[in-house]
Amino acid sequence: MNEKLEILKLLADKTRLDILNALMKEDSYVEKIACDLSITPATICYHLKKMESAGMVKCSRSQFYMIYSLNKDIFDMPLIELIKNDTPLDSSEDKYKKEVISHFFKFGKLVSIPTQRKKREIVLAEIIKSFEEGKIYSEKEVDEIIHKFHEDHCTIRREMIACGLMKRENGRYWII
Amino acid sequence: MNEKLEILKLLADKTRLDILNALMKEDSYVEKIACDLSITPATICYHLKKMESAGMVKCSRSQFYMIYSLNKDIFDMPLIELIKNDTPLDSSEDKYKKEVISHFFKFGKLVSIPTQRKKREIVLAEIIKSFEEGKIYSEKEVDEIIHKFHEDHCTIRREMIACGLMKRENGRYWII
DNA sequence: AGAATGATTAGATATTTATCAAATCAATAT
DNA sequence: ATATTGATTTGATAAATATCTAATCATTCT
Repeated sequence: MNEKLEILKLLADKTRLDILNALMKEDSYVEKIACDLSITPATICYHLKKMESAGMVKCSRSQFYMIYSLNKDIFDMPLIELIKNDTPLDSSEDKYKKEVISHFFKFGKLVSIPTQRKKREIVLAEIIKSFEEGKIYSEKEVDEIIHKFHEDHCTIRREMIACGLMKRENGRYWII
Repeated sequence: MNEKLEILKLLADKTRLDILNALMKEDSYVEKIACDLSITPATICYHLKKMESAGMVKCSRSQFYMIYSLNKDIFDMPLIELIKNDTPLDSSEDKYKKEVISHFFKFGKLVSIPTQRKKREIVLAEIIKSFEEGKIYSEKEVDEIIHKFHEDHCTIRREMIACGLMKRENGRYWII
């Protein structure tokens, strides 16, 4: 398991917090902590062993006792550090776009024009890839290209201009 | 429930950490996060609502969407702050002593001399309360007092000196 | 060596809770 | 008005785990 997540899981328990607070006051040992908290030594041991293997506490023997103590370094860490994901999953934005595109395009055709602005923009951006950068188109040419995707080329052409993907002047069109 | 513990519990889950990391990049909404993480919107909503009621995230409506965002204050807190117990249970040390004393003393008599050093010291400290501060005792007087607690006054007297609770010079004894 | 005692492990149990599908709510666009 | 769609709630289920008792281990004192 993720190391940070492991620590957070171990911190999410009342008993373990009580144990850590006891150790903040002074180093201690299983039976004493058990007695203080009115909990079985077996349970205390169970928690301490878990926290030890996560590097949160350490222990050493002294006479009869296993003396446990805090590993302070870990607790000085700012909370945000424990939360931050070291290996972020790749580009959530792209993943979302792919979902939308695969939903609205079937066999290269646009099955419907999304009502929602966000999704509509994604779909329009996909269609506009069929236009060349810098080239000037007549309205008829624009409609022919759009028509490959969807019957209602008028609506789509208008939308493209509305959301700023395409410019128009005197019946001449170009993409931006 | 304790407020801090509640936050720690909420942080101890992979999915919620993923959600928080998504929100660290940018504000987002249920469906998008669900899509990014390949998890049901119902589940994302469930987590967000929990975190919202703990004050970790906040949300507001925008068009179709409920836009969720981080409540940054909470995450700037140092980890140790979340762990520290604001209402410490009263004097674990005393509680432990009481346990030991009630175990070894029955009806005012010492039933046995503890083998373990720590417990022995507690018991001896209890017996020494019967001596007056600053007063000088003969060996016979010392033994008489100790004898009220236990037959083996010799051992106990010796132990008291060994662990520094009592001093002896030329057959004269006094406590410290 | 053997007795005493604190620590740990093993096995069993009960509680918590993350997740999903389906139903319902709420806001918006046509 | 009504259809659409994102958000939330509900009910059910499966997985994780804190806790206890009893048994075993390891160390120390006599």
